Amino acid sequence: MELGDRRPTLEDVAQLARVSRSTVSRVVTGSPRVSPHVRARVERAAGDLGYLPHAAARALAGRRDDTVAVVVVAGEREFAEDPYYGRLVSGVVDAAQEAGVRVRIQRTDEAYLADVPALSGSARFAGTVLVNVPHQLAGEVTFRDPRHMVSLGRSADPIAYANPDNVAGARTATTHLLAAGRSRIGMVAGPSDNSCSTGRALGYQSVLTAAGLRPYVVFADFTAPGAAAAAEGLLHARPDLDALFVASDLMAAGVLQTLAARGIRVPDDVAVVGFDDSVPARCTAPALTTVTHPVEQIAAWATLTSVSGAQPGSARIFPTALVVRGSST
Amino acid sequence: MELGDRRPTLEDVAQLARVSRSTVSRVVTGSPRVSPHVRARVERAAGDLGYLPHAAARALAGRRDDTVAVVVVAGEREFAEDPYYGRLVSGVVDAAQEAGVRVRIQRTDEAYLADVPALSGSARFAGTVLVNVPHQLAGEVTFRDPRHMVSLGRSADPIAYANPDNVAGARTATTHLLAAGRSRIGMVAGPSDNSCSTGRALGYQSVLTAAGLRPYVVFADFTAPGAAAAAEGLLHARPDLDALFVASDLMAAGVLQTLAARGIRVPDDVAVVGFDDSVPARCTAPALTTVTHPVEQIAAWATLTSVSGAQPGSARIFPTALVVRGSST
DNA sequence: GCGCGATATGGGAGCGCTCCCAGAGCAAGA
DNA sequence: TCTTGCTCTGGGAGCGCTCCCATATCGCGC
Repeated sequence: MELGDRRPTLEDVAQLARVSRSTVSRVVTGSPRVSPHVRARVERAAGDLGYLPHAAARALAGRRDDTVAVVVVAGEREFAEDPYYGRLVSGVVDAAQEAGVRVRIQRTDEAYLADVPALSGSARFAGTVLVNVPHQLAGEVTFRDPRHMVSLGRSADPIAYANPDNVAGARTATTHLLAAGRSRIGMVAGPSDNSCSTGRALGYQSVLTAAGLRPYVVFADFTAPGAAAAAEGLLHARPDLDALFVASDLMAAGVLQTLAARGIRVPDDVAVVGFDDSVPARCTAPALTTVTHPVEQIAAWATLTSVSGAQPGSARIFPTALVVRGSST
Repeated sequence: MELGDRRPTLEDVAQLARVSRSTVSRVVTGSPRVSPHVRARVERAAGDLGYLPHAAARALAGRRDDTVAVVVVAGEREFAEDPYYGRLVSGVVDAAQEAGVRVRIQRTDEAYLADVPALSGSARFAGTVLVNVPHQLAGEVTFRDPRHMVSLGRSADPIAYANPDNVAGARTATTHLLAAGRSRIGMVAGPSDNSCSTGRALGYQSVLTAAGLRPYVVFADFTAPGAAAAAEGLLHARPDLDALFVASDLMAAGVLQTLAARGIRVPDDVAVVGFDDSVPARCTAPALTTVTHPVEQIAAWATLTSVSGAQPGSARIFPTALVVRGSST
């Protein structure tokens, strides 16, 4: 058994166990068509040699890849700072582990989305999870069967997508503000081309309209400073607001800073409700009332579904719930 | 050119461009030994066919992999919630993009660290970044040349590592509290087996000791609730504390909650300084004084260094700086 | 005791690429 | 004109595996 510093291969294990390469392959892939006696011998030999299958060779010979690709469209700073992405990555990584696949992650700015296929190594991934990939550009990253792609954050027509129930969550949040006696309720939304953001705006608007009140939405960019500036503008245009619904907790943290800087008390003068139930919601003073949704679970579902194959165009909507804290009561 | 729904291969491009496979290979890998005329023809054919190189075949034939593996030892919840990991992932992902390599991410609990090699697909990675991998276990994940591994968060003897200057950062923070007139300064540290945590505790202790004061450290687990509980215990043992240095901002947010619940005013009764300068530091009220360090840059350095190869055992220490906000003044 | 199907094992082909070496083509010097 | 020395191109081998088919082996019923 002359290995040099070469890693052991199937062939080496086969030689040591005195069986053929094929038999070793059957053992390591868990095929049942091996006699227990031979199986044990092979397992022993593999263990002794410290054999580990070569992923690239498998992918090549088996015409498949055991990797889930995650493509996130977001700014560098946004990706680094918004707790949403940390939770998302965590959900994907853990689901993949469970499913026995590896995770490859890529972030890109919208302008460079077309480069993604070339950059991603172009393997035939077991699954692909698209995050915030704009509808019209989803085709550009279709480097695989659409059945094995799932979109998050924006719906991308021909492929499956998953989202929290943004509309219902926003309705609950807005209804809660109404029930707390607020009637001049503004909203700081996220980007207008993101379906999470628009869904939340829609829910908010529908409740206000049904109550005979006038909705007032400003759009920001899912960052705290962006939201702070947007809130500034909103407050300037409508100084009489008594409540603010904000499309993410990170943004809400920015809004709270604007309010504090203006000496506006929360919740006394203005009540604030966020969305996400992420870490910032629990750090602010007062703590944020927010809409909770299972980011990690959504990410896990997307991961597993992309691997097992989804009905293209199907959608999975996850429930939301209101968490009432000090910022609205 | 009969392709079926097969993806185009080098051979297909070669046929269309009327050259050999080798020549196409030279063109796509950017070898200079191709005449401009042929190069142009091949590039055109590749473009027409939408050719993308097959990563697995490359890795197999070229006996190398263009992937950086990231192994994070952290609890599921910790990984999802601590903004540190989001920034870390962001830094790695962007550096890898720049270096033209892909990123594979894995998280594991300490108990399962031994499974990592089997789970990671066992390729010969271009580089490996180990995060919080305990010293004595680093060997277990050595599925590649130690020259191509970089450790973060804990030093792992035979391989290179990078860290913020935890000792200096903690010294600065503690000195700042002293200068602000505080003298009964406690510390809530992270886990005692994490070199970031111990470095911070060391810096704190050295300053207090030099000033003739008695240090008081409790260890927690880098989570907000853990820190809140630890602070509770600390306050119980030393009710006269007038300042608290906390080893991370996320933990400091938990500590602030404990203080608020006990009716202790910040900074009037107790000043608080955190570490990391992450999102929670900017969300609390008052905002946290904290020690800033370039997490994304450290992660990027680790990524690039793991790929290019490091001196095993070498260490790179990144500077820290104090950011003074309301929680300490 | 012979044939039959079922089960276990071996070996060839080939996945798409890179590496290496051989050969073709060309310019310039003897 | 014939070499010498280059640059450019082609083709074979082989990376480590999976798939498929051929063959060996066994047990069982008649």
